[in-house]
Amino acid sequence: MRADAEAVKDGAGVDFIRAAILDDNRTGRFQQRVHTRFPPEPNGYLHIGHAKAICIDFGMAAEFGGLCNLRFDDTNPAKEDQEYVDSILADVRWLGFDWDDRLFFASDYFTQMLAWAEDLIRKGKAYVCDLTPEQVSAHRGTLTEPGKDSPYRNRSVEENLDLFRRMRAGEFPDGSRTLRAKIDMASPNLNLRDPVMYRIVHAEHHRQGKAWCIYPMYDWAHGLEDSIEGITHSLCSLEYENHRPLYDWFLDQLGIYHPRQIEFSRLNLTYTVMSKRKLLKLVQEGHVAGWDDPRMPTLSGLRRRGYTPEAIRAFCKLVGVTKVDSTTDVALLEHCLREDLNQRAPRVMAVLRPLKVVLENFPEGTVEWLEAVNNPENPSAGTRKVPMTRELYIEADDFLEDPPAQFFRLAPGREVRLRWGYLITCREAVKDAQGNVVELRCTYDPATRGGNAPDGRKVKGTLHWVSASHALTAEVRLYDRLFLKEDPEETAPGQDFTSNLNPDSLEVLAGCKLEPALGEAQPGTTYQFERMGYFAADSRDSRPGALVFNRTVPLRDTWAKIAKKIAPAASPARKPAAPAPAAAQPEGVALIGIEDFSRLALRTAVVLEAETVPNADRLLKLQIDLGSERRQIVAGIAAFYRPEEVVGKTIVVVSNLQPAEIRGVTSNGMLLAAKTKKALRLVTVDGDIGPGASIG
RNA sequence: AACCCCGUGGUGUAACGGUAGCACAACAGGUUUUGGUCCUGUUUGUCUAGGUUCGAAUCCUAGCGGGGUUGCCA
Repeated sequence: MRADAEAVKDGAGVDFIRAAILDDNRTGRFQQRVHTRFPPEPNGYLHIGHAKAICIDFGMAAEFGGLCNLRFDDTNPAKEDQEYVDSILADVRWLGFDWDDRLFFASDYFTQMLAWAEDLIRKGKAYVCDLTPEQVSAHRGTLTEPGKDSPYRNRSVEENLDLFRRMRAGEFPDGSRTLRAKIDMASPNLNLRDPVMYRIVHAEHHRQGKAWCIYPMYDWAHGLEDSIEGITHSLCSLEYENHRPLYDWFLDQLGIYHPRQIEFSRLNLTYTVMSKRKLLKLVQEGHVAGWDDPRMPTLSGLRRRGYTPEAIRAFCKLVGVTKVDSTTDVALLEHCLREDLNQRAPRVMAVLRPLKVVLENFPEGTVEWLEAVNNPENPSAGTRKVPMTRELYIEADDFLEDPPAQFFRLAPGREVRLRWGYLITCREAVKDAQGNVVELRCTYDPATRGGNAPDGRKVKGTLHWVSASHALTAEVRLYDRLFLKEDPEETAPGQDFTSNLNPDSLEVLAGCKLEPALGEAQPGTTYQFERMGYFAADSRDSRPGALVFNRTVPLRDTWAKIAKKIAPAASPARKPAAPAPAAAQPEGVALIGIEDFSRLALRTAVVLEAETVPNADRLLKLQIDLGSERRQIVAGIAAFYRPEEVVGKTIVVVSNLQPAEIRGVTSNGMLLAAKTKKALRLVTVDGDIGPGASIG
């Protein structure tokens, strides 16, 4: 902030708001004062978009040595609630901002606003209008045509005063009358066509109770609130730009202290929806578990996910302040998060998908305590001891029976390093009846304690691990982006943004194995599970003995990229595909043995997208959801199905075939269909079977 | 269609009228007991057309494109 202050001095490299403040300070418009405010309506939870506004409102004030108020704009009792007040207070505080004793409520100004309204009536600038909402709307005109004056526009001051007082006294039912400003029904700015100042609402207000039955509208109220508080710069988002003439008009007519409204563009993020309405829909329709679901862009959701306020603030700073309507790549947010967490998160070892390893030459019943560094980025974080025994767990993905050359993890005969431990060599992979690898028999080299070989031999791979007998068992929730599309609003006709929800945005892993130090983990500190990502204990569901961790963000994964390049279907190398059976053609007539058939993995899949393949009029390229992953397959069905016909169908796919190149397009699997000379019909599954089910 | 606002690499942003820079992303290398971090490098940009000027991303005009506005919501 001090560095910014330097930049602010000469006016170069400064955004338009800082430039305006600088200018006002130069001309003495506000006697060099800078006083801003953050004015949320307590009708929903704060999200990352609000974080940008908060950083600007509080940040500008701090930067110029001024103050920032926290003010609830609680002028609509129908939508507002104390629950939201409480959450907003907690979120702003968590983000790291302090309003001292300057917590205000617009509803506390209602009496003063009323006096000003009567002042305007006396000046002949406001009138009571008896038009119904429909009539008001009809009188307003359109974008291209001027509106018509209300028949009540020219009532006398006495009549207006009398009617307005009776409105306030509760003599009239909801919606029967309004107080309107008398401006110009022909203004090209629709906001100036005699806007409503007060409406009648007989509702209980969360703070005022039943004290009021008329409530001020935003445009009337907001400038007054700013004026009362002595705000200098009323910073708000772009959609209020067209309201500024009205903001100014009210203050000018009243002749009271007049702050300056300045608008900036709000934050948009890829793969995210940001409006309260849409977030509410996600909650109400059960697409997420609540406002603080870790997939939500709410501050409470991000907090529960393991985001730090520092990361969010750094992000807001990077995003900057402009009037350009833009969408920021969510990758930038994740970058800021990783940058922060890399410096601060304690490292621990946790095995998410455990594979048992038995060190055959390690003495039974012995525990060795090895020294592990807590944070290589921060030596002052110190070290800890981790227990090592004969039986361990490693990550299932860290073993491949028949690995590609670039894979430098464990495989039969290969040697790797256990992080902070010994070099081990795999002797044998033990399989179950289905051929799944269930256990590794390995040996360790007792001369390599700490991870280095005395003979200087190089070992490329280092694996994280956990002692089987010391491991804590936990549930881990793997979160991914909530939407499949960068722009969730980009939908097929008739669909809404919920059609773009990512079905794999949450994967729950049970039976994860953690190193014992994690038993103490408290929500609020985010750990790095080495080689896996950043994780935080869940504030709602985690407790000692029943630990639950949320993945905050994965580590960057170069291996996943390589794996994808060498074998798209094999990545991220979770379940190695079995060799492709020769008799995999569905229409084949050759008899095969039951053993061969059992090697075909048939699974259900939902078609997410379908498109034609250029220069191949019989082929369709399909993106399918296999439950655990998404894949691309190519099928020769274009003569029988149009792309849009197959989207959404639950089909059956042979999922363990080797990838094939068909007309230059990679196909990772084959779908099942019944075919005659003239017709072809997809094999589909109906009812409540989701994607990923295996056909037994 | 009327009014208002906005157009700089894929994305977010800089550049008193004077060398179009930074970050993210992508890609390629190097270091590494986390395929993390870190380091190096590469690719990609001033919406268009006129005008003013020695010189325009910047000033002017027009066009084109995008967003906002027809709540008794904020």
